[in-house]
Parts: sequence; structure tokens; C-alpha cells
Amino acid sequence: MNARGAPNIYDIAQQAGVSIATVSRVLSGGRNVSASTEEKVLSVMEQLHYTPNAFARGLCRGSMGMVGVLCTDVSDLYYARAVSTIERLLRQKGLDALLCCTGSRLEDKKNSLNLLLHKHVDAAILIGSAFKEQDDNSHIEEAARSVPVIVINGLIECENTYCILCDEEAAMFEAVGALCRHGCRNILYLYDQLTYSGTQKLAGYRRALQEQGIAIEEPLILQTGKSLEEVRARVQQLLISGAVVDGVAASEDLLAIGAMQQLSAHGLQPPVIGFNNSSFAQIVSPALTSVDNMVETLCTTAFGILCDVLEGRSAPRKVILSAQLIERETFRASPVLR
Amino acid sequence: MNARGAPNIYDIAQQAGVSIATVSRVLSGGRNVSASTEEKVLSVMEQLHYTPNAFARGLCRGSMGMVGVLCTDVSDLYYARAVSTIERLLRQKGLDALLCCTGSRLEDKKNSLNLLLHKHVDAAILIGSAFKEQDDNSHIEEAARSVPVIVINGLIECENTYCILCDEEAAMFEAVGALCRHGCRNILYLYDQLTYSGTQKLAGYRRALQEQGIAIEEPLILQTGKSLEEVRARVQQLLISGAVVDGVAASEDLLAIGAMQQLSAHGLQPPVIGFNNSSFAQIVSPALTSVDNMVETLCTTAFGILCDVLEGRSAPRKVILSAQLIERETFRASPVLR
DNA sequence: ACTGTTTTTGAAAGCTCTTACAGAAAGGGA
DNA sequence: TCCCTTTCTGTAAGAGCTTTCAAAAACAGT
Repeated sequence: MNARGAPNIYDIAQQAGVSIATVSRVLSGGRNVSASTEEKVLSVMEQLHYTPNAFARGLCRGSMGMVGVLCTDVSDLYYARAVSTIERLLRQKGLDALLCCTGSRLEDKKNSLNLLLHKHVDAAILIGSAFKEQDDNSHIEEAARSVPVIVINGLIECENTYCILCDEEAAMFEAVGALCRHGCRNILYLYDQLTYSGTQKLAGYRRALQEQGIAIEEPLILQTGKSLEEVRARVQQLLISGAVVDGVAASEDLLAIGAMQQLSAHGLQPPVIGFNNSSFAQIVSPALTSVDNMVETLCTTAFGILCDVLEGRSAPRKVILSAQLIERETFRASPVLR
Repeated sequence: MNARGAPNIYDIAQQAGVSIATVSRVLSGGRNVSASTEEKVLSVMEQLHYTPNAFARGLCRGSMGMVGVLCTDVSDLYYARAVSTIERLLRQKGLDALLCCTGSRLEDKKNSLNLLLHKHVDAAILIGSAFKEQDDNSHIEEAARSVPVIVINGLIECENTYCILCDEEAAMFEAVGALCRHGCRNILYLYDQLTYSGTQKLAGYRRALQEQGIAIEEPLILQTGKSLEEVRARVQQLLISGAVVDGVAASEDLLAIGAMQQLSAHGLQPPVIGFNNSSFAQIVSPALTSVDNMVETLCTTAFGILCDVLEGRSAPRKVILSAQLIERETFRASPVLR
């Protein structure tokens, strides 16, 4: 064992009476090493509790087996689920997740991604971070020049970039359509941010109303913050202004819940549909009907693509899954012919 | 620029007409470099978009500025909040968070921690992962031999180890005591796992009943899973068996909510107190009274200690904060004299 | 025993940076 | 002008691993 702590490959070589090249060969699977030599080396490693130095390895191989995982905020249940799923899959494959919560400001997202690349991750997985405008994604394109970038729940189409998303426009179209067919005419729509996903959902809402021949009333389209209080305050404002609301759709469960509470305080209980099918949905009462956009499936698919890419296989540049309406107490689509 | 992509320190040195040592000096703050040389080097770096190779740096310095963050499961709201807080603080300080969700099996926790160390993190932060028995923490003690280990919400006392916790025994003692003083005599207690924290809370429950002279009925102490369904099923079983319940305390909000729902299905609405003060608590109705064990504060404190340790300052080996009962609709302590 | 293959091994170069040490340049005082 | 500091710069030796290339050993076939 050398002076400062951990033994290195030289120590092993010396103890085992072989050269460092042989030790290195044993380390990488024992190709071209005689069985007896391999055994001896392995036993010395065991004895000395040897673990190869990850930095040195990284330096030689250009990779340390880390994948950057970026999202706006893990304390958000939705991202938490996604990150959890991805982390588990990565770990199963011996990869480490370098977590990075960027916050919602574009500038911060850009910086974070950049920093991550300097750590020489093997790939980057962005969750829900792509924006609508092509221009806002320049940092992603830039990043894709050094490592493959997998975007979950965001659209991006450029070299070395892969995206897995759920057709949320269609999902919201269906959900709002169902509300209309149920008889709702003044459907409140709540959203927080206009990420790619946010934009899609809003578009779905608009298309559904148009298709049903219902005029879109802009005041019913409400941008709120993420907190329950903000949502309730905005809804309260709206109600006080005299707006009529006979249905609610929201880009996230929490927003729907806030609206539900505030409407309920006014004695109103219109049908409500949330989005994401988070744990919140089953906990509130009445239990919230919500669109399940399949985070886990999105993540699993993304991971599969990541593996394909890292191992040099070909992979689809864009995968679109479809969502599913999970019916609970706040709304059940009555089987009505259109 | 050299053959394969990124420029290295030699490229910069050559372009700037200086030696690599000088470049390295500029890199590390420009000590002992003339202003003119520094400027020239910096401009070449700029031009070539140079970033020092993190692995090489790691190799020399023995650190890459990464901190391992371990928890059972980030998809759990409680851990998600903690991880989010910690990640943000680490990033502010230029450190990266290597996330590791260990699952609840001790064996997996041990392995994960071990793997993390091989990546040469500067420190490890464990969230709620310490167990009751000293023996179960051997992996932590082992880890602490190579890097400082900060345990949040778990007790551990050994060399190079720091723990920050909330006195949950006292918190639960107070909460259950309040229920008793309110008149509850058959208080259902729900818990999931007996981590250190879990054990403490249960102990608090027992002590409160004892102090109030109420006999502890073991069937009222219910171990459930983490899912709402499991909780409801277990509570249902209990009720069917004819047990009387006139109060509920739980080691986690979700458990309390499950119990609430099931009791409510039986027409019962006893006082209920949850734990963690998660977002769930404000969302359900009636809104859940819950003990806030100050995750964010715990994390901030932990981070402060981490900084002190990394920078060679002294830090307390153990910090205990106290929790706070957040009163909502499911229980309000009436001001009764003991 | 000898030749040609195949398998196993080691020496050395390379990956990119930091840092100790020594030498060169520059500045100050007599 | 000379000598002694102080400031700046370069050389070279690591840090610990991978990998190429050539040499050595083992083996088979005649």
C-alpha cells in the first residue's frame, strides 16, 4: 500500500508479481490473461480492498459513467416521479445520475446544462425543459454537439437529440371535448408555465372549444403560480369579477385542486379535470379526474433510447405516446354520442 | 486545437506563447502571473472555448466537487423536498449532487453508499437513512473513514460524522399528548418503517400515552405500507375487527390521510394529526393538522455544517431542532390546562 | 528438434492537469 | 554598476489508469 491511503494499480501489480498492464487487463474483464494470473491478481485486489480510481479511469476513457438529469424542480411531484424512475434505471445499468434542478428561468437552464457538460457526463436527460420557440433551445442544440441529449416531454428535433413525449395537445383536446359533451360551456382553464408541454395543452383546450363551436373567452384562461394560495386567489378574483364557470380543466392537478377548493367555497361543484394524475388526485375529495401522461412510461422509453444511443445502436429521434384519462369523482364522461 | 475535439492546456499554452504551468496558474486565479500574460492567456482560452478537463483535475486534486446525496426514494414528497433544497444549496456553491435513491432495503443502502464512494465524492449526505441499531450503521461509519458524512434526520455518532435531526420523539409526544388532553383515549397510530426517525416517533406516542395514564393497546399500533390503498385496507381490517378509534396520529401525512378516508367511510371523524407537513396536508379536506419537522431548515443546517467541514472549520457533531405543530382542520388543540 | 501460431506478458506512451523547484527577469538600494 | 530581493516563468515529475506494440512463452504439427 502506498503512502497516502488507497492502493493503486502499481501496488496491486507489485504484490501480485505482474505488470500494471496485466492488472489493467484483469480489471477490464480478464481478456488475454491466463486463468492462474487472473486469480492471483484478483485475490490481491481483494486483500488490499482495491478500487480503481474513477478520475484516472475517466481521464483515459473520457467517461465516468455519469448522466446529467435536469429538471425544473424535484420538489414538484411530477418531476420527482420522473427523476426517481430515471435514477433507478440508470443505477441498474451502473450509471450515476448527476441531478440538476434548474429552476424555471431560461438563463439558469442554459447555465446549468453548460456546467453539466463540463463534468463530462455521458449524456443529458432533460425533463420537460424544452421550450416552444426553436430559438430558446439553442443551449440544447449546443449541448447535443458533445453528448446525446434526451428530452422527456418536450419537442426538439436536431442532430444527436432524442425526444419522448406524450401527445398532450390531443389529451387536453379529448378531456375538454368530454367536458363540452357533458354540457359545460364556460370552461375555466388554468396553467402555470408555457413550456413546450404547457403550450400544447393550451392549444388542445382551444381546439376543443373551437371544434365544439364554443367561443373562447380569454378571461377564462388563467395563468397562475404553482402554489395553492396563488391559484385560489386568482380564481377568487375571477369569480368576484362575475365570471361564470361550469367546468374546469388545468395543466396540472394542483391547479385544478386549487380551483376546486375556491369554487367549492362559492358553493360551486362543476366537473373538473386535472393533468398528470399525481398522487394529489387520489387524495383530495372528491377524488380528481386527471389525465395521465405516463411519466413512468415516458422515462422508461427515454432510458431505452439512451441505452441504444450509448451502445451505438440506432434509435428513433422522436417517440410520441398517448395519454389516458383516469376517471374519478370530479368528472365521469357520460357515454354520449357526438 | 488538437486532433480530437476539445482543446487542452497545451493548446492554450502554445497559442498564448507561454508554458502550461502559466496557463494552469491563470486557471487557478492568476496568482504570480503578470497582468499582461494573464490577459493574453484568458483571451486565448476564450477564443478556443477552453474548459479544463474535469477528470484530469479530479485526478490531481483528488476531488471533482461532487457530493453524494442519498435517500430512500425521491418520488416521496418528503425526500423530494429535502433533495431539492440540498441540490440548490450545493449548486450555489459550485458543487454537484450525485443522486442516489437506495430503496428501503438495508443491503441496497450499503451497496449504494459504497458505490458512491468509489466515485470519489467530497462528502455524502444521507437523508433519513440511519437506523436504530448501531450495527445497521456500519456502512456509514465505514464511509466516514473516507469522506465526511452528514446524516439528516437520523442519529449517528462516530468519527467524521455529523447529524442534524428534529426531536421527533418530543414532537410526537406533544402531538399525542394534545390529542389525549382533547379527550381522545383510543388513538390509532400508523407507521411505515422503523428507521431511526420512525422509531423515535413511535416512542413519542408510547410515552405520551403512558404519561397520560392511558393503557397502550397494541392492536391500535398499525404498520402499513406507503400506499393509500394499503393504509385504507389495514384500517378497514382494524375497524371490522371491532376496534374503537377516537383519534389518529401517524408518522406521515399520507398514512394519516388514508386513515381519515377510511374512518370517514365508516362515518367517523376523529381528530387526526399527520407528520411532515407535506403539501398533502393542505390539499385534503378537511385540511390535515400536521407536525412540521422542518425539512428545509434541517437541510440548510446540514449544508452549513457541510461547508464548515469541507473548509476545515469545526462544526457541531449533532444538532437537534424542534418541530412545530401546524394546526389545520383535523385537529385544533383546545387550550386546556393539564 | 524445429517452425509457425497463438496466447500471455511487459515496457512505454498517452490522457490532462497541478505543483515543487529552479532559473530568468525585474526592481531597489548602495 | 553591482548585488540582493521579489516577481514571473518554465521544466519536469507526478496523479492512476488504458492501450499499443513488441517480445516472450506456450503450444501444435511435422
